[in-house]
Amino acid sequence: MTRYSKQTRILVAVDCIIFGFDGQEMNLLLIKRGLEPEKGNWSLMGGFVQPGESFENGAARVLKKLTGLGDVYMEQLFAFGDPQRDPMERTVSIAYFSLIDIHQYEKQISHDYHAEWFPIKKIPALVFDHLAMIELAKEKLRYKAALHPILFELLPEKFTLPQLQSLYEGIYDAEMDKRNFSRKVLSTGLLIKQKDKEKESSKRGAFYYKLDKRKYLTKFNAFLNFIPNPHNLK
Amino acid sequence: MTRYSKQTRILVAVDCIIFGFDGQEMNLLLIKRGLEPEKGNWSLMGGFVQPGESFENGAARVLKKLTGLGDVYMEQLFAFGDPQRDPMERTVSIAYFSLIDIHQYEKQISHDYHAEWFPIKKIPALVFDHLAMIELAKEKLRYKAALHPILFELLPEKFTLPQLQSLYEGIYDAEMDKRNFSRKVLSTGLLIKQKDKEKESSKRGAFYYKLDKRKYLTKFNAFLNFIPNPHNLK
DNA sequence: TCAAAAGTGTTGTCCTTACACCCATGT
DNA sequence: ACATGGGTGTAAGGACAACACTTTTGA
Repeated sequence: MTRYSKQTRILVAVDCIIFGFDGQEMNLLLIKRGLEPEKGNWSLMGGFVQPGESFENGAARVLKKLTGLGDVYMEQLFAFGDPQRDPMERTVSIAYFSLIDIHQYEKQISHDYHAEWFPIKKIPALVFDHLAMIELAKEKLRYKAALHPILFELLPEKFTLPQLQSLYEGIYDAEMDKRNFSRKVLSTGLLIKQKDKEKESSKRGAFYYKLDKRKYLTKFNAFLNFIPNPHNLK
Repeated sequence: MTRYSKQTRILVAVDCIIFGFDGQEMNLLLIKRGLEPEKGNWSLMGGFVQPGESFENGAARVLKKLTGLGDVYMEQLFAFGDPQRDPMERTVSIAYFSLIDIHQYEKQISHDYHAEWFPIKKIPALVFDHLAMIELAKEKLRYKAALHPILFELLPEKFTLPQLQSLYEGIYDAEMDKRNFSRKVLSTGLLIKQKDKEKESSKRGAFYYKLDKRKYLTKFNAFLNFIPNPHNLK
């Protein structure tokens, strides 16, 4: 076979927006860019798509290189193609966002890239259009989490209802009624109450829950209405 | 400035999934592919992204070339990047879907590409991964139309409630109660009743409505719950 | 014993659903 | 006059929001 002669070929990269929840607030994992231009400035982790490599594989490779994690939630966010987005040479970027359990990460942190977690309310200046990528990712996460049980991807295997609630409250910048909140999340049938309690953050202790993974998979695409109190949204 | 040497550059294309509603059912506009491989087979309209051209501009250019229409609803669907998706040479495709008023189109149809409308239930064999693109577009349309008043983009300026209802019924393959349906869509405040009636499709005639464009824009991103009767979904 | 967070139930309101009849008109 | 599709109201049930007190236990 011949090729499509006369057409211009373009560099294709993937960039990863990596969310992690530390129990208090949502964070993003950023690195110091390792090559010119803008070498040393804060950046999303990314890499060029290799010959024979799909976008998904490229994004997973990049994520694994930085976090050591495989098998995490990852979703294509958007393809950014502005001709001027990289001043060195036109590069299109397929942005992916992933949700990881920040505690899993800590065990395997890679210092090679000078990676750091930044609270999403305090993101530093970033290279190219990476801030726009992050804004879009935040928006999509809010959108999706309102309808699907996606935020469980950010939590460890065992978590408490107050932890879950503070995660939702952080994402929607809202205060929610804990009675209504627990009734609603429990009514989904997705949670399995454990016998033990988390005793660090309160004297009485809060019961742990685990996600029912089978129900999670089957119900994921149902619209579940996960925002208990939209009137409190700021 | 230098370039990123040593990295592989890839062909980048846009493909357009063009939806049109003819009053009866949803259709897609397909063309006969004009170049090898698979020349002459049914295909989505597409084209290579040109130097200096953004994805949005590329998709709009392709859409305009085929339909003569500019200023129509268009949204990035997904970036398809499987290394094998085009057997001739690796080509990534940024797929866009658009919703057009099929009547606007008819006035300006271009025969150059042997374009034809196909009911979405009777899509022929297509080149490459174009069927997968269409399936994803249908899914996204159903998803989005449940929450946002997006389907108005498919209708002419003046339309009737029965027309609107049959559009929703077609998309969701469901039967809806016309009393509940009209109450719900009218309660959004998005529709302005006209004084004249559409008399073609019934003896009594049905009142025309127009979209309140200002409210449409302001309410577009609110979750409006546009599926009146989810229990009837098949 | 006190402070701090966890846990739990009830009521009113609103939204959603189910459902049936009359109207206008062309043939 | 009748057949066809357009248009409307009501009642019952379910979901959601508002709201306050008791429990546990570490300090």
